[in-house]
Amino acid sequence: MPPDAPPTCDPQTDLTADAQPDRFQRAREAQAVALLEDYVEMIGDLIAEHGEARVADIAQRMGVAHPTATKAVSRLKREGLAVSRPYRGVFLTEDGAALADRVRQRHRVVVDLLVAVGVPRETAELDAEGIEHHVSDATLHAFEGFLDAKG
Amino acid sequence: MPPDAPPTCDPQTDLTADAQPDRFQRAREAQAVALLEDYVEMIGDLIAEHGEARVADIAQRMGVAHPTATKAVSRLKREGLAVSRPYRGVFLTEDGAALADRVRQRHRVVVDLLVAVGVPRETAELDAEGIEHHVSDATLHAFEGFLDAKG
DNA sequence: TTCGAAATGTAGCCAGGGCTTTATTCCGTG
DNA sequence: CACGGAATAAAGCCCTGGCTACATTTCGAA
Repeated sequence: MPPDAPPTCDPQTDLTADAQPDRFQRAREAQAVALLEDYVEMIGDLIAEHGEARVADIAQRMGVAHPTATKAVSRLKREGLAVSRPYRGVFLTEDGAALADRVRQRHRVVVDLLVAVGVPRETAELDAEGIEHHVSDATLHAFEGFLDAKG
Repeated sequence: MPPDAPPTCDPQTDLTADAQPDRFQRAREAQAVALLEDYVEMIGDLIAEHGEARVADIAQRMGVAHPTATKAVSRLKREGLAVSRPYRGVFLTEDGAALADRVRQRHRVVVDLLVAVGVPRETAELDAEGIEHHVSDATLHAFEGFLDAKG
């Protein structure tokens, strides 16, 4: 087939095709921060429950081995989201705590929306874990509007 | 703080804490297949448009360098989703084509649902790219039910 | 007070998914 | 029909995020 003008090329197809690289790059970036968000939220939870976040607890809740959690904490420290001293618990910086709050709230909205459109609560919790990281501010706002209008 | 019974531990908190590792592992697995799904869908699109999928086209649409696309195709071949001969175009196996169809349909449903709850179409397209991979069959079914009920 | 178990940290490995650079192969054109 | 540019492949690098194995520190209990 020639490389120039194939038969099945309508304008709309071309438009979406052109826009695709950006979409995928955006999705890739979102997934890069997703793990950081999860760790920050979880550390926030642990601090709220236990007063501090131990690496062992983080690892256990994330379902990973201890060194993996340690590495993640290192990244958080590098990003200025957490602080810790050797053989001591992990704590969030102001930025980290703010991020944790935002993530937690977004998670709640996503779950509520899924439930509102008929997803069983348990399934909603499961899927939200992956979905939430790809919900933009605009979409989150729309979700809140829909939930307000509905109830 | 002692490691046993901290003050802020109510039963519900403990339940969600126990369930968390599974949730995160599930989300990690979903993200592992996400890229494969994207590539398969895109190859399906290219075949529909041009009769074949060239590595250069795949790379351009995914927004990656050519070798990255080649590697991805290798993975698809290893997974039995695609076939190709050296210096020739890439084609989907039966499994690959079926997966592409499922992915495409799921993408459409997710976009429609986002629009239905008030997300602007353009934003919906952007966010759906990341969201769709974390939408389980149960959630997808609920989405379809909601869309049917709505109109 | 000492000692051993548990927690933390470190090192090194693997696979995935990006990248650039360099070698091949293909194919249209002169 | 030979050649040169474009497409593909191959090789090698980086970072992330898992893992295991091993070293170190802490801390409660004997």
